[in-house]
Amino acid sequence: MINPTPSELEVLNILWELKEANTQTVNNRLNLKRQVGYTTTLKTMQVMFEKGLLDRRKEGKSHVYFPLIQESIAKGNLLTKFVNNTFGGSASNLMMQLLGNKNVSQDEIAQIKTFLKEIEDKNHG
Amino acid sequence: MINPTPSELEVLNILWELKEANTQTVNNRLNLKRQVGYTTTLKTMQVMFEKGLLDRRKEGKSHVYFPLIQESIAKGNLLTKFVNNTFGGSASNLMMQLLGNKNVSQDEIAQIKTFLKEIEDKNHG
DNA sequence: TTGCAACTACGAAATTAATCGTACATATTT
DNA sequence: AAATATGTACGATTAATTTCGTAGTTGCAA
Repeated sequence: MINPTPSELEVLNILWELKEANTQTVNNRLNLKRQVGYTTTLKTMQVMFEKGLLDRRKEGKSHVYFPLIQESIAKGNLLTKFVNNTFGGSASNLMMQLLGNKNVSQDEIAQIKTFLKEIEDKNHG
Repeated sequence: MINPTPSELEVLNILWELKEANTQTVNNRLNLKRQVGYTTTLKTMQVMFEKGLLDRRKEGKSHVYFPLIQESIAKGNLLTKFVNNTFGGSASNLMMQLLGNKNVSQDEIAQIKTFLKEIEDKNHG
C-alpha cells in the first residue's frame, strides 16, 4: 500500500478530476493555488510514475498521465493512517473532534447529520 | 499555529495522559510500542521544548516536561489540516469516506451513530 | 537546415524529520 | 578521591520529500 505524499496528493486530486492530463496542464492547475516550477511538477509526476501511482502514454510531444489508484481507496488509506496516528484508531473520537471543531461550519455539520439520517433510514426502512 | 510531527504527537499523547513526566518515563512508554533510543526521545522532547510545544522544570537530576498545548486544540488543528489536504476542506466528505471505510469496525460506526443521535436528541429535546 | 519552442530526463541542492553516538555534568557510593 | 549511574547537550547522520538547474530531444516554422 503506497500512500501518496502531500505534493503527490495535490497532483492526484487534479488527475482524478480531469481523468488525465499532461504535465503542463497539471502544473497550471497547481499554480492556481501556489507557485510551483514546471520541472518540480514534472519530477513529482515522474516519481509517481515510478512508484506506480500514475501511468502515462505518449501523445504528440508530451506524456499524458493518469492515475492508477482509485480516489476512494487512496483517501481511505490516508484516513486510516490518520485515525491511527492522531486518534489512536478510534473513528468515533475523530468524529467527536470533528463536530466540536470550530473550523467545521454548521452547514457541514448539518450535512453530516443528514447523511447519517439517510443511512439510518435505509437500514431501518 | 505549530503542528506536532508524528513523533512529537506520540510524545504528546503520553504527556497528555500523564500530565507530566521525565524523559526516562516517556521513553519507556514509547518502547512499549516500538524500539526507540533514549537520546532520540530526549532530542525530540528538547526540540519540542524549543518549539514551545512543551515546557519543563528541573526536578532533582532530571527535567520534568509537560505539554503547553491542549489535546483537543492540537488534534483539532491536525484534523483541520488533514481535511483541507485530503478532502478539500469538506468534513462531510471525510465522514462519508469514514463510514464506507473497511478499516472502520461496525462497532465504531454504531458508536458514531449513537453519538450523533445524542446530539440530535439534545438539540430537539 | 537552421533556429525556436515545447517537453523530457537527470542529477543535485535544500528542507524537514528522525535517529543516535559521544562527551560532559552532577550526584551518589565506595 | 575514584568509580559508577543518571541525565543532559550537541553534533552528525540518515532518510524522505520537495525543489529546481541544466542539458538533451523532438517537431515545426522560417
